[in-house]
Amino acid sequence: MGRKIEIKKIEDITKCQVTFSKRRSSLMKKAQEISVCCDVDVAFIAFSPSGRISKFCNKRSFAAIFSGFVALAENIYVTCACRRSSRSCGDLTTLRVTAASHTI
Amino acid sequence: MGRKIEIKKIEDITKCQVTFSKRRSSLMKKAQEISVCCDVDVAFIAFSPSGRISKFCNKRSFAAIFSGFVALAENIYVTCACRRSSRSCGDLTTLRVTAASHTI
DNA sequence: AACTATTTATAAGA
DNA sequence: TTCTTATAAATAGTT
Repeated sequence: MGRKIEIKKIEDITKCQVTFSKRRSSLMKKAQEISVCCDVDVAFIAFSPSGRISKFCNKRSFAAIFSGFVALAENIYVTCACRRSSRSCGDLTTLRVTAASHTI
Repeated sequence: MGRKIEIKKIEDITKCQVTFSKRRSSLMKKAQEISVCCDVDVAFIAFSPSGRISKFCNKRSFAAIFSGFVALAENIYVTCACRRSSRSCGDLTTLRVTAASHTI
């Protein structure tokens, strides 16, 4: 895609942000496509260094998907997700979190 | 990519499995690339209908990444992850889970 | 935000 | 299932 690059940390801040934005969009799209084509539940999350969170999930709630691993956390997550976003799961959402919100 | 297809559920089982396998590989690769290029923590998880889980995460443990949302679940997850995989986080891993393991 | 040259992803088919 | 290939999508650099 485009000019070939070595996969390593992009030091230029602006270039890094542009790349993140472009690649994140594609990743979200691919996540949605595989979830539809293959009828699978998918969740994706990225924490940027600036404290921004990007996440995607389809059908089941984010919490429900991860409850396969962390059953006891489901209610905690649902609560905290609802506080921060009015958008329903299945959309692509981007939320900003603060340091405090990491300590629920 | 290849012949253009409509993004909808692939009913043919074999074709669906092949597509899942191919697309999963690409998604994992892209997740790894964005994590390196943009220095972000990324996690990806897919639950197939057959009960197979595919996950990817870089650097921080899967549990640590989600602890941004579900702080209390971290220890629970770590414990349960260790029971199921000897591979360290940062690798691409595929684990099989049973119905029972969903209820921790 | 768009454009575009180029690379990567991938649907079919072998 | 693994490979090949024709074609579509993603994207790095540019404007």
